[in-house]
Amino acid sequence: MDTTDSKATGSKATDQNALGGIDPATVSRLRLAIARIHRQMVQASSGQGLTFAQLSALARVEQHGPLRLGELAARERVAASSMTRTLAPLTAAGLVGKAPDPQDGRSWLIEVTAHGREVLAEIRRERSEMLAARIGGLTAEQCAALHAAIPVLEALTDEPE
Amino acid sequence: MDTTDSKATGSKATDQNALGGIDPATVSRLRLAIARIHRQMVQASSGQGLTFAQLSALARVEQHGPLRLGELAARERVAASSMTRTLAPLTAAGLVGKAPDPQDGRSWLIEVTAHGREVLAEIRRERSEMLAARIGGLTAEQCAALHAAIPVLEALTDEPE
DNA sequence: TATTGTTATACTCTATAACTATA
DNA sequence: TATAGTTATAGAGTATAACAATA
Repeated sequence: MDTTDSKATGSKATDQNALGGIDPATVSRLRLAIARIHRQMVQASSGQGLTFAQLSALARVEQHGPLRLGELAARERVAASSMTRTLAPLTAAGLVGKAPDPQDGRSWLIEVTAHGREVLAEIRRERSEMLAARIGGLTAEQCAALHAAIPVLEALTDEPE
Repeated sequence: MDTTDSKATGSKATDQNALGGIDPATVSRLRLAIARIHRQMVQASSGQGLTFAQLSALARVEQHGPLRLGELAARERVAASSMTRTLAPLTAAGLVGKAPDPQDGRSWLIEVTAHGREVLAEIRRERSEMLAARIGGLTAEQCAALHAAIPVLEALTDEPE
């Protein structure tokens, strides 16, 4: 019903805004909620083709065109070695291409393939059952609040630079 | 700037509400955002004492009083064997107590200790730097949207039963 | 027999450190 | 030398399967 939650946050609304943020206890709730949703998403989508790490990297490559492996790793906020591992099944499956960088013989340019785009589109259409089902159980107000927050959550993933 | 994001979601606002949910492409964005925030939270808090799994279990035990291990595992949506492993360091550190269940000799009752409560309180105060810092970089509007969505995100973690 | 919890084992994701090839 | 990427290894988190003790 109410999406504001009086228990832990309502009483702090003023000094929360004074700081331009959200009080620590509420941030903790957000942390826990994100961790738990993530765990359940991973469980719900295990064995459905791409893992989360692969999906995230593939979506990043699709969005930001050809990227060197190191750039991709930096944008995904993982070590280069992690990205090497994440990409291996994607290249093996033909979802991304790996071409030698003409400007630097040590480097590669990673780009999504046509097949990779198809797979991504399919995943976007079909692979959110668990989350979509739970969202379907929300009230219209809750749904609106969540919808409004999605771009904010995306902003939180961006570099603070 | 704008928290509504016209690109992928604005055009679908009506049929999204007709379904009582959010369109699949937007749900995908939410999935990816949660996964990426989670990854960055894990990185930012590695080596700070409790892991996320431990913190989540400890908070659950604090909130729901004495629980049998199986009940705790079910609420956390993990296998009992996973919970056994997660609890081991918590009991070793004296953050939770494990008493034989008087009603069932096979079972244990897990409860938070006074020390566990202290540690949780401290974590809630101090251990959200990365997330709090990024939230501090949001506009007031974004902050309000996020704040309103926190209870909704918590609702998404609850059992659909 | 069925259930509760534990142990053994395996897989994913990630990191650091050591290595190779190129700059 | 310094840098881009890879490989080796390790730790966290999770699962399934086999096992113990109890119901």
